[in-house]
Amino acid sequence: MTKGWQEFYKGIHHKKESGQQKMPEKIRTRFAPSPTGFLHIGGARTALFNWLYARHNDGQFILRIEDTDQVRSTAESTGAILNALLWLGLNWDEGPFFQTERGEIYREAVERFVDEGKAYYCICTPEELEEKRKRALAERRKPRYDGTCRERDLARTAGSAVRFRCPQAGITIVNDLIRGPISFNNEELDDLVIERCDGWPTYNFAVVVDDVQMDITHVIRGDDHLSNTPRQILLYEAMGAAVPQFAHVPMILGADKARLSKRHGATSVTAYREMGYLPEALVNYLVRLGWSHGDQEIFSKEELIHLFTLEAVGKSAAVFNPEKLLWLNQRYIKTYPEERLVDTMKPFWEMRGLDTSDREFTGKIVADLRGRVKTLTEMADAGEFYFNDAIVYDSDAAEKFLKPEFTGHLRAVMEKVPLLQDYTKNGIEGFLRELAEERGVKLKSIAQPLRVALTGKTVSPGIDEVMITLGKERVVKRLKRALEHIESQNL
RNA sequence: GCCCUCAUCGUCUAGUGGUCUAGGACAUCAGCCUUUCAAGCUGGAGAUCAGGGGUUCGAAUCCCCUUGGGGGCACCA
Repeated sequence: MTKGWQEFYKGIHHKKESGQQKMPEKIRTRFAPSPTGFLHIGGARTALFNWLYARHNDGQFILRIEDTDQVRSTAESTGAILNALLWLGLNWDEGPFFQTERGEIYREAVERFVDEGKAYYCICTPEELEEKRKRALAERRKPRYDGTCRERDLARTAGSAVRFRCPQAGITIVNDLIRGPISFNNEELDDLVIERCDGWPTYNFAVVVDDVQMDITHVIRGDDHLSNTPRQILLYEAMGAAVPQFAHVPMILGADKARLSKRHGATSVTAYREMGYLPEALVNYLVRLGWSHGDQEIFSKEELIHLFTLEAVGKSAAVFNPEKLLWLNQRYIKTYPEERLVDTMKPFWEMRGLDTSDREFTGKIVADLRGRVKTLTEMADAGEFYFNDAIVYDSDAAEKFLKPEFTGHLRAVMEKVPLLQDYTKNGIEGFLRELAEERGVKLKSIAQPLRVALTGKTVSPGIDEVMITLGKERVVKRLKRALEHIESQNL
């Protein structure tokens, strides 16, 4: 793990509103991703719920990176995940903590378990285990460790692992905040490995050790972890630690009701960012997947913090619906603070090699377009024509509207624009209407050729808005060029 | 196979025994508006509340079964 990342992100903390004293039972939640890829939509929602729950209760949100899988964990993933969280506005109060930096803590915990007889060394090889597992499945039994080494009282050796001595009878009840009490038969559980032969702890053990040590009071996570919970509870109890509250949120599915994955399309937060989604829109969409507040659809972050409770989280899995997200994004683009929207747009145009240094100009462009696009990339595409007077005409559009029959209209506009006194939306519209009347044609026959001349396309913001944003000079220049184009096509 | 879990319009959901001939939103359809495209506005269609049994004067709401979906069953997290 690269130190640079860790140091950088450790500085980012949630600012305390005031210095009020907190009682020890202060609520503490955490998000604990494993850095084996980008931040997934489902992970983002889990993080969001944890964050909201902490903020709602004036508690703390802790970030922990579960990177004990040395093979699959990468520093790039860690960076991508942290950036995605920050982009969504999910700031953390403590961390990020890296499990690979906490090896000592787990080793001590394991040692204590062994000393107290709560765990034992196991020398079964992965191959043997795999074979037994297959056999069990073939014989239609639930695969579980058969306890070969349980009573052998082995000592630590080169390839040995450590297993938890799991109670073999009785029941364990998970009191889930979303689903209510769920009971598991301890017979279903087996002696899980808590320390691998490489010396690192396994997931189930590390989470428990960490959650205890970090004073996590509420574990909010995907319900794919539900069946891990009883064995974790057993570990808490073996440690003599308080068991936290659990809340298992339902999964997010694809359109075919299968677990959401790449084949359903974009599933990473970063991908949505790149596709031109606003973080507020994504947050709003994600929170409504499983959580609701009456009929309300649009929520500001402040409202969410105020309204969010676990009681209002549903139990059933939700299908990810990109179209509704798109609708929300459109709404947010429409209502976003102007300055922020202009800032957010900048990189999208710069990526296309366009010059965004004239902020007043880009501001006008954004104002023209924000009401008619669903994403920022769409806005970038739709606004590209503003930046270069040497526009490329869409071939169908030019064929239809850059024809000699419109030359007169275009020339008239070109000649009169510099003389216009009232160069405003109303003024321009009035001018065009008058001109249409004068020339005995419908407004449309002037507006469309004009649109193509100025934008290169038949689809654009209102022609009056385009003219204002472009300014008289550019308008004249583009009209001149269009007229030349018509001429050159009809020699 | 075993264990756990979920089940209201295509989708997200409201609904916690009577106010439900089930509400909202996205998508969809039609109309209006109109200088293009959107947006906006108005209206429509769309769920016998998975199916079957109970409990109750009364059930989308409570119980049971069935079916279907999802998750888990690693020295991955």
